[in-house]
Amino acid sequence: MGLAGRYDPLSVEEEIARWWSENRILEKVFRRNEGGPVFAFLEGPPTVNGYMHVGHARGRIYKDIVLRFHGMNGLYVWRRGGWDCLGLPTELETEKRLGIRSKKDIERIGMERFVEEANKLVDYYIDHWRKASERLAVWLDYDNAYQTRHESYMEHVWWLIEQAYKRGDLVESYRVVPFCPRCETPLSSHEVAQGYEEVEDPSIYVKFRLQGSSNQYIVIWTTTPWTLVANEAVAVNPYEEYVRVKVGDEYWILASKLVALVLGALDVMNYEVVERFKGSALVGLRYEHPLIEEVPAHRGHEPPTHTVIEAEFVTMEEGTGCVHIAPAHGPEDFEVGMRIGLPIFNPVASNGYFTEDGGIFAGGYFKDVAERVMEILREKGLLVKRDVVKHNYPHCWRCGSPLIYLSSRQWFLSVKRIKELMIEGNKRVNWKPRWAGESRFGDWLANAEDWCISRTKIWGTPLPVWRCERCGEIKVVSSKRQLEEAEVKPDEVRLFRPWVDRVMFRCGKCGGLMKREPFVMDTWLDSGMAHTASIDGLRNRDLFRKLFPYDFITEAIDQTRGWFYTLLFTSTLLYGQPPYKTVLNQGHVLDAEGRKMSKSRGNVIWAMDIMSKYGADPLRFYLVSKSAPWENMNFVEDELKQVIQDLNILWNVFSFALTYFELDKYDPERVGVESVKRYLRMEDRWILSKVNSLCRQVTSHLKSLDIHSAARALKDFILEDLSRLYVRSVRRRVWIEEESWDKIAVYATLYYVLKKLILMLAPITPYLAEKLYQQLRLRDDPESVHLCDWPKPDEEMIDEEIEDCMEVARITISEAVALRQKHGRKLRWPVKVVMLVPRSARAKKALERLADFIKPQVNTIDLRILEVGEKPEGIKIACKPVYERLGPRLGGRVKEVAERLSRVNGELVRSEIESSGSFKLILGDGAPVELTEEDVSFEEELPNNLGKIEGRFADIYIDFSETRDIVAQSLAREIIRRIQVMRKELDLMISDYIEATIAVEDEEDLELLQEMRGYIMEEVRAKSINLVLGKPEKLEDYVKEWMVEGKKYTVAISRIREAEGSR
RNA sequence: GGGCCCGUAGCUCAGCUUGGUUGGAGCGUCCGGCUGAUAACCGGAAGGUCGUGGGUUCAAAUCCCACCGGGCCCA
Repeated sequence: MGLAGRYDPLSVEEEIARWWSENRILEKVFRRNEGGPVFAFLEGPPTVNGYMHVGHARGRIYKDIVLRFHGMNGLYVWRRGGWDCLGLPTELETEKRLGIRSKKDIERIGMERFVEEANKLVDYYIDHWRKASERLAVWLDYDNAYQTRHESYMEHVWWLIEQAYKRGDLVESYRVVPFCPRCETPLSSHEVAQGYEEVEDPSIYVKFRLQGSSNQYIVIWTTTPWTLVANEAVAVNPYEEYVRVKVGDEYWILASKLVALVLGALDVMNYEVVERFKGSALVGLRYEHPLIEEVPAHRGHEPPTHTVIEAEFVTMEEGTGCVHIAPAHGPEDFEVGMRIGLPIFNPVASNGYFTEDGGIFAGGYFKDVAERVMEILREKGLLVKRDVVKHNYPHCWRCGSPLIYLSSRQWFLSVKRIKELMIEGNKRVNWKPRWAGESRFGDWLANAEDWCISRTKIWGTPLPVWRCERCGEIKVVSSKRQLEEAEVKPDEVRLFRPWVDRVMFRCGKCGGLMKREPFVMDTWLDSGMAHTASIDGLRNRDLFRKLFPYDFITEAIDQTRGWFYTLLFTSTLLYGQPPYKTVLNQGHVLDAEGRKMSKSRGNVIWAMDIMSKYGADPLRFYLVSKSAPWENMNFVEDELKQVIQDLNILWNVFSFALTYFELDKYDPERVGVESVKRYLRMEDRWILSKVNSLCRQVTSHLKSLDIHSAARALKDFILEDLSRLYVRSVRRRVWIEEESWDKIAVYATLYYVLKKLILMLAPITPYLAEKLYQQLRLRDDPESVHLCDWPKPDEEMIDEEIEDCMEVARITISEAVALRQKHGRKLRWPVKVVMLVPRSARAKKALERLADFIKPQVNTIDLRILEVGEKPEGIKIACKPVYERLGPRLGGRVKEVAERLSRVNGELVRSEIESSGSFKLILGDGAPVELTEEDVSFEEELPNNLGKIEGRFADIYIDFSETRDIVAQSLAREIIRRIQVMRKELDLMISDYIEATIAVEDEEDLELLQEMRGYIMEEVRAKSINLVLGKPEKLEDYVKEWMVEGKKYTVAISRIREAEGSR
């Protein structure tokens, strides 16, 4: 290894990845602390469909950081990977690949072939995810990763169903559920929730004619005209006021509160309210179904169909207050229909096409039927108004089709028994951030409903329910073995469809044949069983007892309703308690403009693309430092360049340290920071204190999952403290050639700081940390940084007072430098004296303690720290009258006062006023004038050579007078600087010696430089310097002309062959 | 429509828990400086209705209320 050139993440990562694999580091890390106390992590399995984008990467990085941290802290980390393999997404992509459009196509191709293809697809994506995860250095155990498609895993889901059945939590029922007509399957509420989109739909007002009347109507409103085919009633709110209004020759009934709004929308200008009554008065009114001729089935529907009924859910917020009820097409409609005894008339199949029941609409797709319905109503004169409305409507989260609500027979997991248990259990979970668990998740649990788990699909865990064809007896199966014992079974028994469908049992009750219910299950049940299934928990009871409940899980915030919920649900059902102790919620990664990343928008940023461009470490550091884990963040690719720059500074610091360690053969084994304690300067003690404070902070941030704070603290330390202040200030100390304890103190300090720092970086930037660690590794150190223990803060080294003092010094230095600049004095030119007037005793103490540190940094020959409130010599306090006050009082004589004051020492006036309350003057005309504090103002008068700036901790005065000595030193430094540049241009080694000739234009410069010759020689490692006036005769190899302050200097240098006396 | 979160410089973010000197940093722009870890670094300039409007208070970016905009979740 070695540290050459600039930080190049790609080559570092390649080298380190190879080294890890050659030395089997992962295995060693995985087996660390085995047998000791456990940190149990449960992997939320990525859906292996599609590639890893930077949002996925973010989540995986958090997992990795937390696990590495606990591993370094002595825990045995349970870090099994996992893949979510089943479900709709894969099923859909498989269909696409096989060119399947309908169920018939599947029959043609054969379900076996379908499953084979789905498996191949899953293999392909798992391969991608594993590679991307490894490249990211997310160290989960992928060799043993669980897969929801493994039969041993699926058996756990079956076991759950069996348990639910035994406890009465498995319910079969007719319900109105949302269907995706494209996927031909019902969706669960959490699937529905993911698919709300704002769309435009028809918004129609329809009048239903009351029976036995020719001009009396009740007006309803709907956005789904096709559901009118299944209309069975109109609901009103019994407690609200309704009106009968006269519109032309007709009488319409609608809600009182909505009259103006509705009739306005209907462009009805003239109407008259002729009657008002409570909604309850309408109940029982019969109306004529508007499609009675087109849908003959309605003729057979007996009362209470086609009547006005009451329902409290009717609101006065939209529509007409008279709500069209189609029990088969709305959950609320269904409930009210069941209560009142309406038929659940459903003329629509799960693919969205109307059945024979639909009369003339039979065979039509629901969307087309909507159009025809509106057309027919218009012809009949019943369509009052057709408009368009923008609203949120649920769509299939996968294929994007608008959902339709249909009544059908489904299987549910009842929430009734476990709801309270879940709510109670949730209170014991540590949610990060807190609101995610308390408010969000808490609200969700409070409103939890029965979970529809059946799906009419193929690529899922089959519902393990068999039903007797003859007597209806139910049998729930929970293992493969039971299948193998079945009376009827295929040659090959597999848990998947279609094999499982061929398994049949003999009914124990009646001897009939039991066939499987043809459903598969909601894929959320699969991952929701991970707490047990991921470790094959039914067979590994000890392991289960050790891990459950898990210490830590983390996923994106949308899983509040997804995995976080399904885990809690199944765990509470089975074990009566939550399966996790701490949940970290992640925000989403949005694109640079803050928009959601989606394939359709084409703005998805793939993790692999970023890693191969910028490297995994920069991506890791970027993602975790930019924002708090639970906050959304915009991914801006350019910002990665900055991260690389920041990490490059760390690289530079190492490269600096290592260069000098090597030059001086510094041996950290022999000389540690303990043995140079006596030689530590203030800045050494400061950085030692700082790195330990940092350690304290980073440790606590990582413990509390404030990962962003940890990363930012590390970054600030590297940039602000280590690079900008410490390294910059110790450079001169390490240039000293001879052995000195002062220099060794720097090395020992640097070694200590870098080592500690790099351990803290290990979880965040694992590649870079490893690379740098190898440069510092001692003989007895662990072979990898990832096998090291997490550093503990050395409390004895933490000295908050020094940290405070340095803060004072740091700010004062930068203020002084600013003052120099204001006066146009380059930092390279020394100034005569810098005077600091502290604002407080504390500041004074700080400045005094750090005087030796401050002095070279402000480049002054003399540094003086004065008393608080003291004025530097030569500064006069001028006293002036306050004209606004004295003018009115003294009139023209104020001029004389001003003149007199200008001649006295202002300091005298001030002390006089302070002691006696006023300063008295006798004017020329003998009139006494008494001046109080408000009558005068004081001003400092600085001599020309002085500059001043009012600083935060001290006022700073700089004497800019140029002495001959200063000019000489300045000139020398200008020349030195030029020679250094030339050395560098010649690519000389730091240890190389040179000889030089310097030609100057005038005699004075020659003299000055002659005086500084020794100093220059030392600084540029010259064995000889030849100073000449005018044109030199002979020149060395490399010649350059320089302009300094308007004068020309010719400098020539050459390397002396044998670099003698290496350091 | 409801719940939760967010809104601070052109961009990305601190600061808000516990109200109190002139509200900070990085990036970008311009000017100057420094430099044997230097594609680094330092200083200065420009750039802020702290989303808007109220309220509490001697004092509000910070606490309270309403509204606006964005995100997530629910309907």
